[in-house]
Amino acid sequence: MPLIKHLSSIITISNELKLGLNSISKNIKIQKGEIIINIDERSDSIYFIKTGLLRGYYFIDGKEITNWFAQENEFATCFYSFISNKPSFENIQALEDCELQGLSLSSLQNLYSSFPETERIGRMITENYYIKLEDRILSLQFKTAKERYEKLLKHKASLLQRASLGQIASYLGMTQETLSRIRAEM
Amino acid sequence: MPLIKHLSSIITISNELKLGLNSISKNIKIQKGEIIINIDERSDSIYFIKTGLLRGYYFIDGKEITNWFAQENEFATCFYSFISNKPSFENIQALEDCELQGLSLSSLQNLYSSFPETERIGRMITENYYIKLEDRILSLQFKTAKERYEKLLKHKASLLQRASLGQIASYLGMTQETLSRIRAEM
DNA sequence: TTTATTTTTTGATATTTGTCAAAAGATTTG
DNA sequence: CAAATCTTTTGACAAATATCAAAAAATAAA
Repeated sequence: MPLIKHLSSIITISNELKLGLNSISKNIKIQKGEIIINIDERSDSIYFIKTGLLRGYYFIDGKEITNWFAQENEFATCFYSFISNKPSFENIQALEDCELQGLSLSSLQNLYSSFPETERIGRMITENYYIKLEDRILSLQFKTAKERYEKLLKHKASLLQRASLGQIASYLGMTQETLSRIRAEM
Repeated sequence: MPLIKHLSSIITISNELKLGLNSISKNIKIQKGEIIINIDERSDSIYFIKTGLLRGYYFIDGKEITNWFAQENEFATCFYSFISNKPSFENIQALEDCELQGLSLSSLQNLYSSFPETERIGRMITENYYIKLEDRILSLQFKTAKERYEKLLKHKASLLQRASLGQIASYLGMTQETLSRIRAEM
């Protein structure tokens, strides 16, 4: 199972825990364009992406702002909602047909009790989210629009083929026009 | 012990764990201006603040940028370094005389093995850091300089007495001149 | 308290990025 | 394949904030 393979690359997973994860994870297929979590719903599952691409986005002054992209072997959820148990502030939408493994919060909490080692996995996933966010803050605060684009180009170039310009621009914290101009002059 | 009191308000702490925490935590007193973690050192302890105020800051183009402030009943560390075990990218400095309780990473890891419930505490602290950061990103990206200042005024007004204008301005992601002008016109 | 040092304010100007409108180019659909 | 729709580009202009320099105010030191 891709999820177990992925977790095993981070931390040792006992056979019992593998069985436990297997029994609680649900296979989900969704189509391009589908929204799996809506704003104001509770995001009570976390999805491991086997194939495909998802994004989280919200609205500011009526404009869509893409908050993140998540692709193969990454987790997707409104993480804020998931950990705080408050309503989601973002929609989660498939940008391509996707195959996911879904883990519900309640089933995970059962795992926590049966396998305390799972707490560690939760902690490490959270840490991972944190590190990415810290990095993002530094970019937003101290890099110019062009530098932010160049960084994406370097580290996630494939996104440029998989998402629209507008989605990428808002993710990078700039308008579509600005991103278009940056591309033009490179 | 303030640390245990604080943790107890978040999660149930067993008596054994209290004893464990007591035995690993070290009381530390530092003076205003002292730096307890330097850039490029590993941040291998986390400090719970009993009294006083600390800040984390780094340099961009030779200018100090304050990344965070932490006061009574909060934790302070270069969290990124602490969880990734990479060198710190920031200095941590006391802005006032402080009394801290320090917990070293290695002693915490021992606690993790003896008391699996500690993993949960670690996860919750990380989640807490995450939520604050998420909030900060939204502010930086979508609020004007004035709105960011007003938010600070509302939620952390006391900081304005305890830190300098330049420190606060860089924390809010603006120059000192801009912050000064914002204050002037209010 | 007078001087020296640090912090904050003010002014003039520059830079970056946003906004609004329209054209050009792609893509989807009947 | 033609019309309709959506996405990207281009242009003119505006707004927010930064930069640099200097004055004023506050604080610390002699």
